[in-house]
Amino acid sequence: MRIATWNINSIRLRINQVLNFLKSQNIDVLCLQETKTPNEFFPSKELEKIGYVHQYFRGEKSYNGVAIISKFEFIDSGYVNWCNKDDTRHLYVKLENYIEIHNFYVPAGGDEPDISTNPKFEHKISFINEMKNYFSSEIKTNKILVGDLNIAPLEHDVWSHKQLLNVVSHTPIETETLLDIIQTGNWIDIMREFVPQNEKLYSWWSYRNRNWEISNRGRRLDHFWISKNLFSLVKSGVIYKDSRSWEKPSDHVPIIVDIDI
DNA sequence: ATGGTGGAAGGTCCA
Repeated sequence: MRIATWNINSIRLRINQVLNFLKSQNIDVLCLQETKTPNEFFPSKELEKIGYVHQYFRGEKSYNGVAIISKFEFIDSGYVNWCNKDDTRHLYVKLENYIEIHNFYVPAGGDEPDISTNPKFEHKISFINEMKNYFSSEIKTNKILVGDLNIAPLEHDVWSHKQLLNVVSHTPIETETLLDIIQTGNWIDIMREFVPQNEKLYSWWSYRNRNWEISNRGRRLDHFWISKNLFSLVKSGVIYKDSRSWEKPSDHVPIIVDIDI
């Protein structure tokens, strides 16, 4: 089974990129973030036409929005309203093989890394603390967690550890909490099993840098985790950097993982 | 220190 995650930054604008990606990479299950559309405008039919007849999505006008589209059936699905908000930042589905996939869009957190002055940062920290509590009390097997977590936890998940230590996405309060979630939830951070921790690895390059590829000031904000008991079945994990060079790209690129399930 | 760009909107917020 080939599963991918991608912050698409508007599914309506980039539906053709999604269709091409699904077909050319032969994806079975795709988790999307920042679809940026209410459910009534989600391009359901186009995806159905090319075989992705199982879809679960939840969106809102302009902001957020998550979706899971699949060639395989779901036997269960749902979501949690994190921080008691009705924003569309999370979905989960259970596949017929009883593997549960969680798809997250964690709040970006605004500019100031200070919970007492910046409500967006406070929201982000509360959100990841709730994630930690949730997954430490849940059963810690047969799960997958993917998405745009908006945190680059390791030194070489950013282009300059020193220069980004006080920049939202790489501050110690964020990176330590994220590593804590991995620890307490019994997760394996798949991409770091395939690319050693001392090598630079990114999934996002800002739109604000025209020479994104040459300057290469990226961050690894997107993640693919799997329960420890399933890790031996994982065959490959790839960050699909090609899509960042496409015309009108998302600022995030997909992660593709092959699992023998 | 600042601003750089892009998306959904059709002004301004958010990333």
